[in-house]
Amino acid sequence: MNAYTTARISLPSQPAHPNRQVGFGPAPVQPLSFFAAGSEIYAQGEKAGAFYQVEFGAVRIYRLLADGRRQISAFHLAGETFGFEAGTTHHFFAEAINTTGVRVFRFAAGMDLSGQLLPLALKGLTRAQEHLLVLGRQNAIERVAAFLVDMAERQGGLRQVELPMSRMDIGDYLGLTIETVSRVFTKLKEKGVIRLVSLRCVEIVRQDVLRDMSE
Amino acid sequence: MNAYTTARISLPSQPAHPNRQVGFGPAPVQPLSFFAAGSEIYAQGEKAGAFYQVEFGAVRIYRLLADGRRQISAFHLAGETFGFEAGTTHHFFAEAINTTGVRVFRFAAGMDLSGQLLPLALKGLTRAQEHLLVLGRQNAIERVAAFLVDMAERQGGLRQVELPMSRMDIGDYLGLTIETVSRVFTKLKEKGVIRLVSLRCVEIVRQDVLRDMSE
DNA sequence: CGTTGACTTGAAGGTATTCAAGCTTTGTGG
DNA sequence: CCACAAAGCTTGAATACCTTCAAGTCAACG
Repeated sequence: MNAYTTARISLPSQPAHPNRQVGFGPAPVQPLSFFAAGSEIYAQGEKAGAFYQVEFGAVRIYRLLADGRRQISAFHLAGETFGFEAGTTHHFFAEAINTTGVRVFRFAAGMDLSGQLLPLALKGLTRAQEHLLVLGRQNAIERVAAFLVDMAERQGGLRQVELPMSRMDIGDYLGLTIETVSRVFTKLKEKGVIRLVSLRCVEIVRQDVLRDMSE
Repeated sequence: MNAYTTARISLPSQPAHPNRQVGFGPAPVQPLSFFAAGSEIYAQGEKAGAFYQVEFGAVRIYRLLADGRRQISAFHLAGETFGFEAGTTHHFFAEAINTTGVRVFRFAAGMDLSGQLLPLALKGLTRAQEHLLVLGRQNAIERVAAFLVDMAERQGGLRQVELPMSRMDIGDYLGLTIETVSRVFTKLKEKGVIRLVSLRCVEIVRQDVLRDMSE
């Protein structure tokens, strides 16, 4: 409650994103909620009762160990849906990475959305299990390569890939330290596989090589 | 003494069984299928059209890299359900670890099981995401401890825990080598936290300590 | 009783982490 | 618009942890 209200910032209009999927079911489009960079969308232990669609911006889903170690299990970009990794309570945290607009679909009592949620849940499950392979069996270069290939695909396969998240986020997603992530970026740059347009923007110069590296 | 040690039995693949009115949902109980140790239940790329419930034995779900590295994403024990990590085709392999009995629930055309499958899919998703934390952020001791705690819980929290799988399987599940798994077992034994009743059976002597180690 | 496969143990080596310093970008106030 | 501070990123050196390679042990089975 508090988190939601403090997190919301006022922005004028609703930008229509190209990746945006059109309506869930026959229901009217939900109002757009805004979250400032770093603000919480939901917390571990909180009661679940909705799912979420990113309109613009980006979201990280993560979990913490007692000593503060963090594992990001997923990033969600514009057009993607999240928040159903929960029975009755959330097992994870969800935070806006940047200023982010989200449509919140609350479950009404007696509402059966299982037919619509199942494919999303299965997709998420497959994604998570594929990520297990990366974390369990791939080295630092392969992890970063896989990450870049994935991000590129999700952004339409363009040469220029936007990375909305920090190196710290990338590290916590790939099970690496920021230093290692940084070193791998440098190495890929030196090999001519990528070019760092800016800190948060990568140009994939040799997509074929990157793909080979990612497995 | 247990079913696990008597690994190499040949059993008919599908003994004819009359349908009975017990078990999963209102539908008649499916016939039991038997799988020998190491045999394939389904393969990556295969068309999906069923889900599975373990009656006895154990199953591993895994994926391979081109060079043969393997990541086991889940083990399934008696009573557990698997096989829905798939849209239309399977993205993973499923194999019987030991002689295993499985009930196969095939989807008929027009059948809507989403209401029943969704909770299972969500549970699997949560499990997978929790395992991401283990692989991404925990060291060898923590991983093995978490694994043992999990196995113990799934077997009713008894002191004696059966490990139906080999060290190799455990390693491929935890993202470690068999040598490391073995060394951690030895270390836990020396610390008096566990006792190796046999290769495939562990007694948890200090559950509290093991729990602390697992995070 | 010897063979086989699975597991354990030891030593050497490699990869990622840790710690530390320097650099770049971003944001803020004058 | 500049100066400065703060945060984020990069780079280097030393260390730790896990892996690799190799040998040795144990248990099951014919």
